[in-house]
Order: sequence, then structure tokens, then C-alpha cells
Amino acid sequence: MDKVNIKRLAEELKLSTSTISRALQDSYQIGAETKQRVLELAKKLNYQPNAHASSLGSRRSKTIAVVIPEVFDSYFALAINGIEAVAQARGYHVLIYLTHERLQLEQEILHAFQSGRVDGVVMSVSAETTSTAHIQALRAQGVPVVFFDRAADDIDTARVTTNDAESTYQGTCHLLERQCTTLVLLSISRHLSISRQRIEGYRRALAEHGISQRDDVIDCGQDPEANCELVKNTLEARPGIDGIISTVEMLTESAYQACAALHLRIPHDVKVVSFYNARSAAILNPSLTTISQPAFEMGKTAATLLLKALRNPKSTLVAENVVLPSVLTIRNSTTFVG
Amino acid sequence: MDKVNIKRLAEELKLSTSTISRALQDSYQIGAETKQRVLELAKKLNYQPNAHASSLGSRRSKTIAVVIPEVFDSYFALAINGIEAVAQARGYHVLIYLTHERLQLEQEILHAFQSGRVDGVVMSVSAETTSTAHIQALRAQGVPVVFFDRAADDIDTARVTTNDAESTYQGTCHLLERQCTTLVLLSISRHLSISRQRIEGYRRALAEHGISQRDDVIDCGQDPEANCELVKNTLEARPGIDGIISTVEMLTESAYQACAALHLRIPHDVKVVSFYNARSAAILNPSLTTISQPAFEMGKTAATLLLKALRNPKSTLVAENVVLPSVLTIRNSTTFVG
DNA sequence: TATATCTGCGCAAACGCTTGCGTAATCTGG
DNA sequence: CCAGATTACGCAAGCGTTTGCGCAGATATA
Repeated sequence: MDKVNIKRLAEELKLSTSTISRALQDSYQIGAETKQRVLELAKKLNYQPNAHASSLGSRRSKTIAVVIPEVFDSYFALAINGIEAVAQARGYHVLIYLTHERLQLEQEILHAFQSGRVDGVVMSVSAETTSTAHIQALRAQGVPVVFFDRAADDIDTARVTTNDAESTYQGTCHLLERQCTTLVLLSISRHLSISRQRIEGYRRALAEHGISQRDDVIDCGQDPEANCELVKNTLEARPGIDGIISTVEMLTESAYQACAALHLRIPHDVKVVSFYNARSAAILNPSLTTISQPAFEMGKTAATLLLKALRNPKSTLVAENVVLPSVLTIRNSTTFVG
Repeated sequence: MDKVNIKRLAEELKLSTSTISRALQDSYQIGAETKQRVLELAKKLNYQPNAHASSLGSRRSKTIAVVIPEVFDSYFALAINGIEAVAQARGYHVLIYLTHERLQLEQEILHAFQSGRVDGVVMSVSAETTSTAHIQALRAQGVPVVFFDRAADDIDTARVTTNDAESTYQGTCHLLERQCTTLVLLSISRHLSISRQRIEGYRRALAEHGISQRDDVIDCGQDPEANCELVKNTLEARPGIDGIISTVEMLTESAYQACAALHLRIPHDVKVVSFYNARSAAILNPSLTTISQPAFEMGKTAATLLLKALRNPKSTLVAENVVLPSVLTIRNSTTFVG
């Protein structure tokens, strides 16, 4: 039982390997009948073209990389679904890499992509990513990069984001309309463009309502317990706070638990709105008013843009900026009570 | 500016390509000083070995595949983290494929692995997977497969599971101890070994408490709304039900919402325990008594077993069965009230 | 009928790396 | 001082595809 490769097929059919190769690629250079015969034998012998030989020969790997900070957050889980869906549909493979929010890891990972392992990259930068030389270097090697959600401002490429500023603006307005007077915003790394955007929307809403506050952005980290402490301390230090807007799904837990620890009732004493994508929002205690990003669609769109660029050998990735709106869903955590 | 490949290095250093190759692999055949020189030049020229050429030459891709049903569930999100962690640490790459619970897709995906694209597979079978010929076929080609969570019973390979029967047994006992008299279990595909295990643990607990019930397993599907209806109908049809044990994270929502729709109070009228891994369990309404699987560790362990097997060229994957226990965390959804 | 255009296929050189084997040169012990 | 072991490296044949180019024979154009 010999290995079944293209040579084997060629011998059995008395054809050359190049004809087999082209037949399998459905090349116009090969006659219909020959193609037919090749396909039949290939199926019969259960021929599977060697992926690495193809990639080496053609200098294209039919593989894309997804580089993200984590998959704890349901946002990224959903986004992966979207990316995988379009990749699978177009015969692409998806490599996944986690940076754990660390710039150094992100650099190492991208650097390794210069090996030709992937044709393109879909990524969301880490919270530490200030310098972007590693991304530029990769692009300089001809590997297209598409951002989704967390983009690097100074890189001129396609990006898929949500209307961060606008969404936060709406969420903040919502809180203010529900009689909140003193707000606080929970954020992560301020390096991130999305964090800045969200803060901006927040500030704009406050300004339009004639409210001026200071020190009202709490910078949280990765550890839920520590974040909870942070929120608790803030709420204790400034008893007037009656509204929390959380810019990350993970921080909802900290907000809820901090309130619980201080015997602050949601929404009675404090109202909460959060960026949140998990379905559990509806069954939280109380159910959570959410800003939910179209995570699946964002992943899908980002992958689509990348694959479209990969189709052209010239790799013309237009620096377009696709914005998919988030939706505000009002639930009990901001429902006015008394 | 020529392409920098192994040949280029060889020319610059007046060495042969084989020496370069071996030096980069830190082979014992190469002298320390030579290695040093090679590494220095490689770094200086920013040399990155071509991944596909390496794979082709060595017949090893340093890549593993993760094949799972979905990533909606936080279980799989966490498991991916675990898998990626050990893969990254050992210089392996992770390809991800979603079967969307469909057998046919699973078959196609595994079939494609015969192309040598991956060295091994870590997988959790789809809900439809009854026949396992496609998995056997892959193993016959010398590609090791490790199961995690959802395993195929009839395949003799390494698997990492949790103590499904025991956990459900404990969860059920917990409900019964809290005065529940009539239980119902929410399940998905009964083909799955884990479903059967969980049902078995449930039945055993009932039996030990001298309770015999029938038609007390509700087979749910993928659609949350439909599942909610299903649960609602069941609760309506049999008003005596005062305990629900859900074997899947996703079904918690359906259970909670069905109860809400029928104005059944949790835990007063109905007590609920569920397999659940997300941190949101603590802030649900009411907070949820959970059986949480060590998802991260399971992924980590599965990947470790696979990579260990890949180290030996003889690929000796012992058919061991690693069981990592889940933990029952009691919260308000089962806390006795009146 | 001679010339140009297709059609369908084969030749052979990449693609960039790995690895079995061979072989000088150096080292070891008796 | 010499046989055998050891060290450090080179040769060259793969690994399995892809693809530019060439070339017959068939068909179309003038």
C-alpha cells in the first residue's frame, strides 16, 4: 500500500504530475474528461493533497491567524465563531493565538508569522499595546492585518469596530435620564482606542447634561477580586455615586458584588449598565441593562475583509473602517424605582 | 535584498545548508562555536524558517487541531485557553474548527486532517456523533486523537473527562436533601457519553432515595427559545416539579425564564442546579448553585497528553482515562426557603 | 494551403528545509 | 605510535506540490 500522492495518481493514469495538479485545481488548461478521470481516481484512492507541500509550492497557506487577548470574555468567543464561519466557508483554516493582554507575547506571535505560516491576520490588540512596530513589520512583509474591536490607531488598514463612543453616550444618557446624578465609569487600559472612545462618549453625555465630574474613571485590571475591591473602595469613598457604566463584560461581576458588599441595591441605590454579550444578562440579579456589540458579525466582517484582500494577489487591503452598531437593551438594572 | 533563507545563511557563513539547519535545531552534531555564529547571523538577518518547508521536510507540522462543537458555551472558551496555554509553551500552533454539533461537518474536518496538516487532534465530539468511523480512520493514519469532555466510548484512546455521573449524583442528592420531591433533568443529545453518564448519576441518586420517576429527562436542542418553551410546557404539564437539574450551561437561561414565565419562584417553588462555568453564576437572580467543571485544566491536560504522545515518534498514546472532578457550589437557587 | 489561434498536456525547475550517510580531522587509551 | 572512537561538518536525495514555458495536434482565419 503505497502512499497516495500526486505522483501515484499520475502513474496510474499515465499522466504527468503537473496535469494532475492542475486537474485538481480545476484549471482551464485541462480537458473536462481528464479532470473527470483524475477526480474519480482521487476519490477512489482517498487522495488528500499534502497541505504543506501545497503551501510551499504556491506560497499561500490558506490559513489565517486570529490573535486576541483572551477568550474568557464572551465577546471574543462569539467573534471567533464569526471568523471561523467565513473561513470554513471559503476553505481557510484558522490558527488561534492568545496574547493574555501582554505586548511581548503579541510581538513574539506576530514576529513568528514572518515564517509564511499564515496568509493574513485578524487581530484585537492587547491592553499593553502602545508600540505597533511589530504590526507594521508584519505588514511590510506583505501579510495583511485586519483589526476588529480593539484597533491600533496609527495603523492604516481595514478595521471593524462598533460605535463605541456613541454607544457609551447612549448608555450614559440613559443613566442620566433615569435620574442618576453622579456617575462612574469602569475601564480597562486607557491605551486602547476603544477605551478612549468609550470614555469620550461618556464625557460628551455628561457635558451635554451640564455635569462636570473628575476622577470618575476607574482603571481596572485583570483580576476580578481586585477589581471588586477597587469599585467597592470608590463607592465607599464617594457615597453619592448612583450610576455605574462598565465598559467590559467582565467588570459587571465586580460592580454587582461591590454593590452587594456595601448593601447598595441595584437599581434602587445604584444603576448599572454594562457592555455585555452573554445571554445571561437577562437572568442576572437584577437583569442587566446592556450594550451589546454585534460580536459574531464583527468577526465575520473582519474575516470577510481579510479574505477578500487575500483573493487579489496584489493584496489591496483598503483602509476602510467598518462600524457595526451596538444595541442598548434596557433591563432592570437601570429601571427607575421610587 | 535577497530573501533570507537557510541557503543565504549558508553562503554568508561558508557552511552547508545542512549544518545551518542542524545548528538551528541545536543538534549535537554541530560545534558550539558554529552554532553561536549561525544564531547570531540568523538574528541579525531576522531569519525566520519557513514553516511549510520545515513541515514538509520533517513530516511534522508542530500544529494541533482543536475540534469542538461551539464556543458559545463558556466551557469550551475556557478549555481553549487551557489547550492554547500548553501548546504555546511547547512551541505548538493551534488550529480551531467548529462542528456546530453536526456530524457531517465533523467528518469533513477530520477527513481533511489526512493531509498531514496537523500532528494530532484534541476534540470533543458533536451531539450528532454516533458513528465514529471518521475518527478511527484518522487514527489509522497515525494521527493521535485525545478526547476531552465529550468522548466517543468505542474509541480506545486517551480522554480527559470530569466525574459526570458523580457530579450529577451529588447535585441530585443536594436537591433531594433540600426537600425536592419531583425532579426533572435537562439534557442534550443522548448519544453523548457525558449525557448518559449524567443521567446515570441522576438516576442513581433518585434510586437511593427511593424515588422512581418516568419521563423526567427533557431533551433540549440548540435554540434557547425553543428550549424555554419545552421546559415551560413540562412544568405546566406536571405542576409537582420542584427541582431542575440542568446538564448544560446554556440551559440555565431556559430554566430560569420558564420559571419566570410561569411565576414559579426560584428557589421557593422550584430549585435549580446546573452545570455552569461562567463567573456570572454568582450574580444571577437568584445566584445559581453550580456544578463547575475544571474546564481550563481539562483543556490543559488533554493537550499535555497529546503533546507527550507526539514527542515519541512511535506515538504511543496510552488509552488512559483522566478524570478531573467538578465542584458543586451551593448558592441561592437551591437554598431552602420556608 | 499557409498562418495564426486554441486546447490539452508534459518537462523540469523551483519552494526551503530535513536527514541518512559519508568522511576528514581530532581525540582516546593501551 | 596506531587502531578505534569521537567530533564536526558536507553531500545529495528527498518531502509533495506548483507553475512557467514549451510543444504537439486540432481548429479557425484569410
